[in-house]
Amino acid sequence: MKPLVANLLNDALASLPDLSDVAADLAIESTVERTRDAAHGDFASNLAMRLARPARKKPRDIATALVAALPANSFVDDVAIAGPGFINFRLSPAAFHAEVGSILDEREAYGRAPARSHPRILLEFVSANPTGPLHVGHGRLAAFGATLGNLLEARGYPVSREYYVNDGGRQMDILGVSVWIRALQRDGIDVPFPSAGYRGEYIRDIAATIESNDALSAADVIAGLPADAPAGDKEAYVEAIVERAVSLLGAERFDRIRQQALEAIRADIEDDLAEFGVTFDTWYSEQSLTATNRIDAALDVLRSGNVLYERDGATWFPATRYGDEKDRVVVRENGVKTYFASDIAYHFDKRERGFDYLIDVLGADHHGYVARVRAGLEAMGYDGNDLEVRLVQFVTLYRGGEKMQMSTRSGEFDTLRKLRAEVGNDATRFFYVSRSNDQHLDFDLDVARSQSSDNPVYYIQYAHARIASVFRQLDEKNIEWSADDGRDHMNLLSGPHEKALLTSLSRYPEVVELAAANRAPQHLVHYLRDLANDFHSWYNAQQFIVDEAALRNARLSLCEATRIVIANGLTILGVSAPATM
RNA sequence: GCGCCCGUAGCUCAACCGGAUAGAGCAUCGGCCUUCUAAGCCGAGGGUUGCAGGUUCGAGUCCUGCCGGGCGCGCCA
Repeated sequence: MKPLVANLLNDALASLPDLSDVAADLAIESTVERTRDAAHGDFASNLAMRLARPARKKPRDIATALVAALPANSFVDDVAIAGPGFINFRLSPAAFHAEVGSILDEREAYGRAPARSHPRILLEFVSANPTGPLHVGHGRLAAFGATLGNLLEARGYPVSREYYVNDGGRQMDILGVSVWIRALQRDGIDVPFPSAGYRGEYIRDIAATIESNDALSAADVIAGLPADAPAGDKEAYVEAIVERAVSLLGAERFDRIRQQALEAIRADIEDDLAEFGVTFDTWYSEQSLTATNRIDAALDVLRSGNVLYERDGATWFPATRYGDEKDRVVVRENGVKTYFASDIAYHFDKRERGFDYLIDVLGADHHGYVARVRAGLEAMGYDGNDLEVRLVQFVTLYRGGEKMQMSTRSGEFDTLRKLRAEVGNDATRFFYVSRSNDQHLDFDLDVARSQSSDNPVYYIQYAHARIASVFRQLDEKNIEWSADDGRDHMNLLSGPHEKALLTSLSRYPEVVELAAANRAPQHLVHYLRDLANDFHSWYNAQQFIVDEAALRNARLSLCEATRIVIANGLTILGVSAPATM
């Protein structure tokens, strides 16, 4: 509907040369917005005010000229100039009825933009380290990323979803050691568990699957294992303990344990997310970057461009040249490549695979890393602006009014799986995206559980279920309904509740566009809440299944259109649209 | 110390490149089930948008400075 109004203004502007000159760079549609107050009509444009300064004219004079130049049309009932120079449009009932017709015709496709071939978007999200189950913070990344992907697809963009599996580096050794020690303990060998190890119960579960012929005598093991890390030198400690494991087991056997643990955890994460309705096109392994020499290849590209430099025995990337705070090491003095090196290679590879636009959804603690990855892409010859990073703020979990600590290492954390089991997938998905991503999220488990029936998601689902129930009633009473007849009699939908609902329905495409453009799923959440409210009010005020066929068909058409829009919106949010509660 | 995010009703949060009288839910109080699902509807109270300036037709929104909270500043991943 919004484009209708924008087109009118465009036509008017085109007939006024002195104004159209100064408006050349202005997207007219961006001046048009829904009004909050019905007294201002349905749409308002601030175009006259926006042109006032560059045109050196008074806003109201410009507005008057624009209104006089508006072409004749059938879908605007009234145009008025108000306040400092707003142009207010009141649309005709026919315009809203036509929108319902579109909903009934397009059904699942309603609100979706035509598919386009570019830019090809790579959306990376979650990418939690495969050292343990996902916790509630990861759940927010998953819900936000998945919904963002759905929104972008609804806008027609080709989106590929990717999970970067951080399966390289020292943390994999720590994981392997943790599992190994637990396997020894399982076999009755009394060895102390290293303080740097992962303590979660899931480690014991994985250890239970490790071959017991890997067990060694207690004396051998204990002889090589310090009970705790020397202060301030965790890395050396971990290294010592890994060396001990390798020397006792052999590199191959230790590697097998490590990979087995990794795959068990990764598969668990994949299952967890799939149950949550979050799936990926690719699971991209950091190990594969090394295996295919992509890190070295990326570094070679940088070397051949004379970007890197040597200092203190290490190889550095001059990130400050690209706006970062300090230069970053890519190859350490000991020859080991840093995490940053693989990140450069990884993001370079995203572009090399043909993606034009990269979106990373990251936890807020990663914000320091944005500038350097962007710098890496620029050094590789790509535009840094083609990398967009959305930071998602932390989730604080409360239980019994107390803040819960989350730490993978200590094992004292709450998992996404547990949260889903307590709150339900629908409510969890919904709650996660109902707040802006850069807003901290307090997740009170007691409230989520005890008041689950008051959760807004049920309010919306209930509206959908009520409509489904109306049509079931129709079946039971053997009453026919005709959508075509309903469309012919939409002028009967003139009550205040019906008008409000018609207006809300027509907003849906604009809301999807807005939510996608702003990467703000909460717009859709709030919209659906409002839409459900409009429906419930109408439901309480009027009967739909009435004797008069024309009126009944018109109302049922509006019901069906409402059901379609609610279902489409919930689908984008990854929430089910049930026929019964 | 430097950088990023945040500060809106008792609580949790909205507010679309700056737009008209800052909106919801929860909680509190009062009404509505012989009628398509009461997980619903209708109504009431509740605000100096952390503070102080600035920019302009117009500021919760942009700029500056304070105050408060979170996160990050490694040859870790």
